[in-house]
Amino acid sequence: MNVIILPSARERDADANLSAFVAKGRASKAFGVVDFDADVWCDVQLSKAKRITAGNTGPKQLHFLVGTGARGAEDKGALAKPLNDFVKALLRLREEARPQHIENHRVMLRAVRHLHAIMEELNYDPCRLLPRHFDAAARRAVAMETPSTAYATGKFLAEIVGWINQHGVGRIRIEWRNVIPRPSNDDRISEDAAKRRTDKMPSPAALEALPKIAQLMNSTTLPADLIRMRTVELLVCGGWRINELLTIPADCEVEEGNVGDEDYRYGIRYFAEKGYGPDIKWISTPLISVAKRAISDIRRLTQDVREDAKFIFENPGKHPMPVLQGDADELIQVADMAAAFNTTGPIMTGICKTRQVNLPARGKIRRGDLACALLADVPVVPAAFPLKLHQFMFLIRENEMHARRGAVPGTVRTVVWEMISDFITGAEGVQNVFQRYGFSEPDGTLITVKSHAFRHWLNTLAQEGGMSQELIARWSGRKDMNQNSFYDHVSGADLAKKVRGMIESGGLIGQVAKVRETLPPIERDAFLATQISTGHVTDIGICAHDWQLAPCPVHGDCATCGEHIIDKNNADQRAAAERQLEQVESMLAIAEAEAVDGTLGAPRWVEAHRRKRIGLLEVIAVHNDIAIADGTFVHLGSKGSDGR
DNA sequence: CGCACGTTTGCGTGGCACTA
DNA sequence: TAGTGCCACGCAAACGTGCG
Repeated sequence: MNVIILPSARERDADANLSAFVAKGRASKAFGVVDFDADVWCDVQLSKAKRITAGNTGPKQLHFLVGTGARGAEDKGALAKPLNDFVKALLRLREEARPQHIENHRVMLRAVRHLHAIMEELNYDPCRLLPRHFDAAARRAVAMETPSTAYATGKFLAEIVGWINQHGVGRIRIEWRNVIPRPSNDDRISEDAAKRRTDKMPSPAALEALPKIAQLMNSTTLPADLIRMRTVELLVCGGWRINELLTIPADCEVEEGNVGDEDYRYGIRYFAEKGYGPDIKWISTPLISVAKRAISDIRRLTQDVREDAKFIFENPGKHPMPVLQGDADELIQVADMAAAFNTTGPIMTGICKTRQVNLPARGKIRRGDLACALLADVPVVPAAFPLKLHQFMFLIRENEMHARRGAVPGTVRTVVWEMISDFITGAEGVQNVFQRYGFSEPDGTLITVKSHAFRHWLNTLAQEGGMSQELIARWSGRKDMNQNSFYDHVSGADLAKKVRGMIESGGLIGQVAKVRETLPPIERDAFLATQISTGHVTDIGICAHDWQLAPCPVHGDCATCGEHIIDKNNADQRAAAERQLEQVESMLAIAEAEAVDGTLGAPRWVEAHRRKRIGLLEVIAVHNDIAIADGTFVHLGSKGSDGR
């Protein structure tokens, strides 16, 4: 005898409600025109724009597939029905109810995949879902994801419960709340967290190598390398997030005061994340010259592309290449077009083919077709972003960063973060810049740096007050770190400690030491701590200025600076001072000649050089003074012809 | 005003597409 | 046909905000 189990009324309702829900989803206009039954929704339209990130210009997709991983993973089957249809309807209705960024929908899909994984026994029927199934999905998320992601997944599972209840899709009303705890961020101080932080820092070998590579680059360096190297230098100077840097305007420099003045500042405008808020990153004094060089080089190397982008903006529908201007219907020989594109016939044909430009006659290209195709792949900047494309600093040609392909004339592309990543991190089959220039870790392994590392590094330096020691020694002061000096590889704070110790033991002479002696013993330590709280090594001595409090008041002119300490008879420092004196004297001779000729500003220039000369002579006099023991730290105090 | 919350963002990864 | 730059998606967490 056959037993026929009739569905209960509640079950019939649930099934009917699911059908109605899916029908509603099918009818929805959310996401624009998509094939509802396709496993992948291509070119999803969203009413909420994504923030401009340099590489984020293409169409968006939603994958209704099992399994995770980047595109192309082999085990990606479609989500089983009827869950599949339910999810599609769910995404459309939630987008309709409240527009979201594409990532938000993808997180929802991720939560659904966890649910899918435990629904085989239910034949993937959402009507049969019970609280324990959500528990199982949540457990799966906790097991597979990090705490913060698992928490987010739990939240989306709870949202699914809400939709099921609201539309009567479940056979019973499901009572389920997200039980996955949100991780607290107390973790910052744990040892694990500290280790994670140091893992993110650039290695000492990387920090040593970068200034050297920067110096090795010259006029013969490929633009692709120079642009990327200067970009990395900017990361060192400012610690931006990579996309904040790559979206700076070409007109980004901000200066306050005059170069040489005490309150001179140099900054770079950029758009902070979230809301595109404009902001200025003020560059630490010792790095201003590095930043200026980087900006000037990048601007120069990207100028052509920017001009093309501007032309396109100002002449809608027209292409800037002369060969593409004129009668749109004119047929041009492939060979002639190739010559204009500075390439060969076959590659020219390839450029057309890629852009689906058909050749109407054998070996001939219709001018208008190619112009249209090239204009169509110019990146589109979201209207909400405060810059037009031609105002971007980082503009290049298609394939400009390609080692083996030629840059395609007449194209406009943005520099994307992966290009910088390949440059400093490398990838399978891609040598990074450290490899190419022959630098490696002390143990011979590969140096790799991640773009965010510089941000961590600058933050850490700022916290430890060691900014000046590191930055100046590497980028602005001495050309090479002297491996033998006792003060190398110590933090600014340690160096200051050393100097204070020298004062206390009588090993330092000069103004600070004199003042200290006039104080009651109980106040001496506190006085020294305020006077010399940090330090860094310069070409000709030790600087006691705290760069955290104020930029360099004399702009690196250490010889005339009252905060400078001489290490008596240190051979390197003495040689550097003598070399500087030589240069100053020859510059002074020129300056004096120009002052006589009446060149504008020359008298001031002469005065500056005279002051520097006097300072250097005093420094050398200290090194020569037989009354001072070698190794004594000598603090010269205020000096200079104007009595500063 | 402080904390918890929801959401947007950056960064990592892997492979397709396209040039030479 | 070989090789890799460029691109898209997933993951984790940093971010701004809103609530108590």
